[in-house]
Amino acid sequence: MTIDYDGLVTEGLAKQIAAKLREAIVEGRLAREQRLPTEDELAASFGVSRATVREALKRLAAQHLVRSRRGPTGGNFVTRPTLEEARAQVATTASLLASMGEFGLEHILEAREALEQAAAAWAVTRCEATDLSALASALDAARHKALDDVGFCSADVAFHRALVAAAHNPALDYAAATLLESLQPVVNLVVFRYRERREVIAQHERLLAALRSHDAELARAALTTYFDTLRRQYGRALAARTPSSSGAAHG
Amino acid sequence: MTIDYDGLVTEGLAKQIAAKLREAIVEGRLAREQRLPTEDELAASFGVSRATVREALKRLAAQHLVRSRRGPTGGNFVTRPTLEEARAQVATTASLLASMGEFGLEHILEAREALEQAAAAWAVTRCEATDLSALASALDAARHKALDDVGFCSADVAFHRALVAAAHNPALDYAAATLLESLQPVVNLVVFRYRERREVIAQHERLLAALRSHDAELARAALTTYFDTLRRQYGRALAARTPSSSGAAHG
DNA sequence: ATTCCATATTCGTCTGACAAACTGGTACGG
DNA sequence: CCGTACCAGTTTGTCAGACGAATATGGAAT
Repeated sequence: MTIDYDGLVTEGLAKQIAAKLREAIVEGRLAREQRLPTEDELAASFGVSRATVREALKRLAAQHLVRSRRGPTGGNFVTRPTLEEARAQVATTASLLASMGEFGLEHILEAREALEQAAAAWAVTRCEATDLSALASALDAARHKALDDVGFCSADVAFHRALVAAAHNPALDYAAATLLESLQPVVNLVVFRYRERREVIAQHERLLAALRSHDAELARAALTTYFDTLRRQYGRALAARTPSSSGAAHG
Repeated sequence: MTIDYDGLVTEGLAKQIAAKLREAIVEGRLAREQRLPTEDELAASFGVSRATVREALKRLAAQHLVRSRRGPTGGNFVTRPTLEEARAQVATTASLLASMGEFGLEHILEAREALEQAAAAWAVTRCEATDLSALASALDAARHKALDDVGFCSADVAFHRALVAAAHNPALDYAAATLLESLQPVVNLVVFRYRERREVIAQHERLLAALRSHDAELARAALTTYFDTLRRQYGRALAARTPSSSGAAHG
């Protein structure tokens, strides 16, 4: 008889139970809004205590896979993350990865440019009045002279989020969240001078005008110029931080 | 004196504590690998029981923000999600959203095309031998005749993951994970006929050859043809499912 | 010097209990 | 008859204490 060296389990009970439930949920064996057995029943079924099954449920709750309510009609219900919740989760994770140095600035800019050029191309034909006004108000926010660098950059991010939203493609929007939110942590080391702010705002204005007049080529050109400016800006900031060494970072 | 109608807290204690700790972690006030106080000490500090503080910690553990170890030198340690863990999390969330119908097939394809065209353009100049062999082996996997539709499609996804990886841009790779994994749930309703398989494989071969010879234009053309094929394929599958109605879905 | 064991520390799990939230029915008053 | 207030029951949320399991440390025996 052969021996199954892998059969032994070293993970905690709660983690295993969480994995089992998660699998059942993501595979669709548990329908949405379906009510799970009570915690006591689950505990009995799995042969563990209620505390353990609770820990498993809380792990799932952290990922928006279950939701609990008290009372007679309460219990633990299978749920799904909202688009907003998913975005928020992805965004914080992305910003953590960025702050760890997993993403380089040039990588983020490259990926953003590809995504936003596509978004702009679709937005030219699909954008609606609400999208345009969202873009306009983000642009207004960036115009305030008294803004500090973080404020200016977050206004910039808001504009580009609105741009991606104007493409009316939820999948693209979701993917872009990973990139746009990555910027927040690395922005701390960047200082926008007056000239660059003017340039950024000018290109945003061009882009907005292009969307208004459905001019795809103009939109593309504005974005290209914008990213060139950004690249110069970040390149200079990076050079200022590492005056002698070149090619640091990325641990 | 005015009354602060909003000051009252309706959230559970554990959730609040989890939020506090999460905020401290993502803002960097708690350094990486730093050890938190023991659960008993945390419970005393927050003025709650150990079970409550444990629930908060487990919520964070589910997001890979803390990790716990037993023993004298053990405790709860601040950590960060690995690139792999983050990818996995994003991927399952994306596939959930896709299975909920939040993303339409045409949206996914649009976004994928934008991202992969960019990835291919960079891969032409950056890809290395290991990338090429990864692409080749994914292609080989797709060639097996006996593959069922799910198997064929997952080989397809593997090829495109390898393509994005060949661009050597982690940020792009992360963003693409949201799109590529979104396909798995919707693939169940698609049947690839022999002819389409041949076409997909042919375009993959063209793309691989383009990367080998650093031919950007050929790579672009191959991807374009590939996506055209896919769009036709999915369009037909969708039409077969809803013979009479048009423009259903999205609940 | 190396091996082994006792021990201390910390998380993992168990048990039992009560509080809080919520539902539904019921008794009372109109 | 109808509406309101209250009460009972169900389920999760929190608490308290205890023990088991894992793990590093230091000392004892070889």
